[in-house]
Amino acid sequence: MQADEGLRDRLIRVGGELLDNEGPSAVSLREIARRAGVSHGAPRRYFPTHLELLSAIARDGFTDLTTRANSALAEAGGNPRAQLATLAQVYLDFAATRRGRYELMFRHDLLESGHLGLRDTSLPLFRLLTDLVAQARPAPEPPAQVTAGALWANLHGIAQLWNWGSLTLATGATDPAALLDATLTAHLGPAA
Amino acid sequence: MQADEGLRDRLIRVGGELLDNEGPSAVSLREIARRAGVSHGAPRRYFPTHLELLSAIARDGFTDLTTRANSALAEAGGNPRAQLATLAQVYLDFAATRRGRYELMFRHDLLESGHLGLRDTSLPLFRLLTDLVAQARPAPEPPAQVTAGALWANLHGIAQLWNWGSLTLATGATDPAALLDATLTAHLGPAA
DNA sequence: GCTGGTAGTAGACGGTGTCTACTCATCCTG
DNA sequence: CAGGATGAGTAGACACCGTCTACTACCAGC
Repeated sequence: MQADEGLRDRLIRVGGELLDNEGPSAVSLREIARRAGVSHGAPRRYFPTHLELLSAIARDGFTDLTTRANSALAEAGGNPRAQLATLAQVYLDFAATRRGRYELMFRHDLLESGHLGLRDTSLPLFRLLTDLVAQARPAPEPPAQVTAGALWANLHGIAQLWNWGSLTLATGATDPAALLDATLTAHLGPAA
Repeated sequence: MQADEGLRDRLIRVGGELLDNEGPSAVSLREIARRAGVSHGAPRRYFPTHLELLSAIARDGFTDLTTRANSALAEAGGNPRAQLATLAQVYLDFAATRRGRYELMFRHDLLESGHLGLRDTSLPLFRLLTDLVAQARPAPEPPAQVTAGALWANLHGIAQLWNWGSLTLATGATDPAALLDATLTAHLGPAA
């Protein structure tokens, strides 16, 4: 526990750890407060509502994912198409290894909470994707934003359905690599 | 209220209506029981747990979606590629017009509840998709199951992110038609 | 006519999110 | 230096939730 960390930040951190370790059903307002060592009424000073605290934890996840993506891209290098493969892999890894966090990040009921909405926090990541698609896409036919949107949706769907378990059962695969490959090829053409 | 409808079916029906009309936060066990006109302990005779009742409601959604898909396909006709477009449209319409239901259908925490799992109930729909893809796919390169899985994931992602609101904001579009078009073309080649 | 099981009731229990009244320390002002 | 205002956190109440258990009608079969 960092020394001079305001309660606000501590609640976000403790809540995030709780979420990652014990899943979405564990992040009740009272349990977070308990783990943070304060009374159950204390969070209310910083987050008027349980959903606002959850929303802050979800936003934390988006900034973390964006950071991971940026550093992976900086480390891996390669042409735009290869970078998109890297970005996609980071995305799927995040969804698979931090399921609870990922789940929370896309919950509908906390979309508008907090001074910066959840959507807005996800925009830098989408912009990164769009920029790469603009450089990598094979044909000028669909605008880059459309291809990027479709590609993001595809990644998101793979992450979601994979965690859900249906794709394993239906395709018999043990990891989503084939799906990812087919998806990248479909939207961007074959790898160089 | 149908005359001779067992409480079990009535709970599923009333719960489904409640879900469609007032959203996922309204389908508490006690509220469903109240609307069904029974005490809050009554559902327990048929559903040992709240999650099992929710799971049954979700399964009801899957069978309804499958029915819609089948009848739309029978009505529309066309070649396999056109039928896939129809199927995709039905899927996105369902997700957009019955958001709460759709959301519930893919909740992780009620995956294994009930004598028939949620996944299993979704299989006929996926099989339908796979069959159509097997007939329509342009190249033999990725197996039909992989293409079908990637396509389903893409549809699911569009539905999810569209409801989430991020795609609207990022692409500026007012409906997901362009995304759907790009997706179908990417995975299946241009329409005939 | 009694008996046994079935369907549903009613109340308790612990947990949850929210609200409100309160304490207590700290800081600013006179 | 005294005193009041403000901010941070406490503690208890409230209604609601899911689950569990004891109880009561009711109805079929012997």
